[in-house]
Amino acid sequence: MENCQMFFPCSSTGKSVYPVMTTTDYIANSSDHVFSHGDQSSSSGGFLGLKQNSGPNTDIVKNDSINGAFHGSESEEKSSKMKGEKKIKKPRFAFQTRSQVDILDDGYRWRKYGQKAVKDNKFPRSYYRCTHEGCNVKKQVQRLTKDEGIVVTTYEGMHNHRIEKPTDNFEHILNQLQIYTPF
DNA sequence: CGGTTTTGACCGGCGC
DNA sequence: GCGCCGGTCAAAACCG
Repeated sequence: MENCQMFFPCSSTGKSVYPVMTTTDYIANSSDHVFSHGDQSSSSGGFLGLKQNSGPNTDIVKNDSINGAFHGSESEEKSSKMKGEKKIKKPRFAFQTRSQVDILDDGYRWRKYGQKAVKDNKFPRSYYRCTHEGCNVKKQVQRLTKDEGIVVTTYEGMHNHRIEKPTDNFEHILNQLQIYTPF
């Protein structure tokens, strides 16, 4: 599996979200059921201070691998039902982004398959799935009640394909970053 | 006309 | 066992 830079939300909706990311506090963690203990409501910023490092993206990747929950994921069977052996919890990681828009276009194509209201949160949570064939990556987007300027995006799984949208995504920007960053 | 969104139903896990 | 809660399905509506 290649490293997939789905970590980076950016909006192609014409809104200026880019500066936000650079300045704001996005939080990355590979969350699991276990890890979600604090829950978004109370643990705002209760995460590890991983963002203190200068490299914006590498932190996320590192953090992710640290948790070791990362294994390629898929090996999904598209059988109608997943049998009980599907206990393995997939690696998930979330980050917050300060943005006015809910739709954070990261360059992949997503199809919305659900929306639910969650407790302690007056905003609904939206569920998306990657439309690429064989790619079972899911993500959910949720806005915080506490601060409605914060959008929490949670990714689950890894993409087994390249970003589809060549323009206006963060991939090449990331590459640039990695190229130009001495570290 | 095909892909996506919407939205209520359905289902499984968990706590009481 | 039951009800709450979070996640998914699926049919119809919607939109280019």
